[in-house]
Amino acid sequence: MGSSILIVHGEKQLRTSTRNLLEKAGHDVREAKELGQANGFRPDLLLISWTALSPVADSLQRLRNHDTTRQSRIIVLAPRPDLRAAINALELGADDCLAVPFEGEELLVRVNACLRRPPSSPQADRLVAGPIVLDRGVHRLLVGDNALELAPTEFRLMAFFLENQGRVFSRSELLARAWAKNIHAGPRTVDVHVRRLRQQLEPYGHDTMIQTVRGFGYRFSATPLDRGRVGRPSPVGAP
Amino acid sequence: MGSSILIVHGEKQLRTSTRNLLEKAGHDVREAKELGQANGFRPDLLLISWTALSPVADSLQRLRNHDTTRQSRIIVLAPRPDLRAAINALELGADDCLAVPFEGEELLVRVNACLRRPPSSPQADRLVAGPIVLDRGVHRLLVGDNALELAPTEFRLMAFFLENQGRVFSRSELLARAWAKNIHAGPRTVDVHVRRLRQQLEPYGHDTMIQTVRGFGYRFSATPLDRGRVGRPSPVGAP
DNA sequence: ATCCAAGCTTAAAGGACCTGTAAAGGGCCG
DNA sequence: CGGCCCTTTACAGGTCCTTTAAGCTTGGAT
Repeated sequence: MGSSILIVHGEKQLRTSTRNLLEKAGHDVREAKELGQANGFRPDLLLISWTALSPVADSLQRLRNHDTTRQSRIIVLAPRPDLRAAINALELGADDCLAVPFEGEELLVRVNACLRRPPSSPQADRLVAGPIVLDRGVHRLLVGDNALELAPTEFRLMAFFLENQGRVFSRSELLARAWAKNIHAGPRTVDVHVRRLRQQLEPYGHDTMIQTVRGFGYRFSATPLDRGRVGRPSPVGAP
Repeated sequence: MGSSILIVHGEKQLRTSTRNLLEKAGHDVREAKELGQANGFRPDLLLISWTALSPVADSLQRLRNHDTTRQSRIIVLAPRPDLRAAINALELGADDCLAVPFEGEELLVRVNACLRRPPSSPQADRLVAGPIVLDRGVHRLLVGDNALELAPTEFRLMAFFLENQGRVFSRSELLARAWAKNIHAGPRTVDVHVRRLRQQLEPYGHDTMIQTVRGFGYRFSATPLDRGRVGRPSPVGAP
């Protein structure tokens, strides 16, 4: 019983010879010159050239998060001089690596060994900020031991904040980056969603993590500077 | 956090140098000159020389069946001339192989990659989630003492949910992974089958295990967090 | 102290999404 | 060939989410 395999490599010759080999072994094979031409194909195994992964860590991360490749095993192909680097890709989440050129037999054996294993479990992809954790896999916000369900927009906004902690964003910037695309909403919309988030964090005392920066926008910070102003030269004359 | 590793190799020098390397990486390492000196040690990983496995198929089979090594990953070590044979060991159930002599870095990377994977498990025939059990052998869903017969698609969907408890899946992902291949159905189809499952679980009060995540898809969870949404802005105003 | 600008809160309209029902299409077995 | 069951599609009804708008509160400056 064959598996589905996607080959991503720049050289046509290598692609087709590899393809022939794998098809003879009963697999369903497709080729692509570059990543991103897969069109919804969900390969059980991804054979990808070292050069198609740059930067490596980022690319692997993206493959692990993408819908169609989350469950794929990944074998990295690299010429011998680069093999050392390819080996390091194992550290970053690849399942195996192979030196090019390779012998047909070794390819088949490694491919089969890889396919025999259960697909690499998606390492928990969670965003953390002190006591609160956004688990994208289960789509929940954990505050201590409590789990909150967030509406779609609330969820995206929270994820954006957690990915960009400490920085201030204007309302229009938030609308551009945390909202679904092709949505044109007024700036007040942000206020409402920020409020919803604060409201849900309030019972746990974490609503102060989303901070208003008057005249600029909002900032998320896990270490809520204590109430009152900061870094502002205050008139010494007190009432 | 280290893992337990057993090195089986005839040469003392190779054993100790390898041991030092792995201990420096924080693992709990033991050595043996031959297989069968392990004395109840249950290694997470077995580093074993090619020559200690003869005949190969038999030895691997025995390791997979033996109590102390059933859960161990296995990496086969072989001098380059024998590497071809060692590669074939992958076909017979080893997890990886490595040429001797090796560079320390490659050893560590492969060991870690191997350990990161879940141990090869004789996949269970029964999937359990709290009070409900899907028995693939008899093709039935057991809820408490009652047995339900599920239609094919219902059965696959239920099995998929039980194999991936807690995570949210979009409709397209469910169609891709829980439906028979080469089936192209609309996303609404998933809704109906989810309903069928819920309907059959309802008499037992377990229909809440399949949870809707609005805008994203569905999730199966045996612990159906307390009713509905939490902390949603509710009219606090006077009656 | 007072005023203006900016942010906060609430309510309600509108729409997107999910549910449940019904009926058509297809395969399998008698 | 006919009936039955499973699967899929279609649609009405209802629920929940998003956005807008309006009044209220707060912060900062005159």
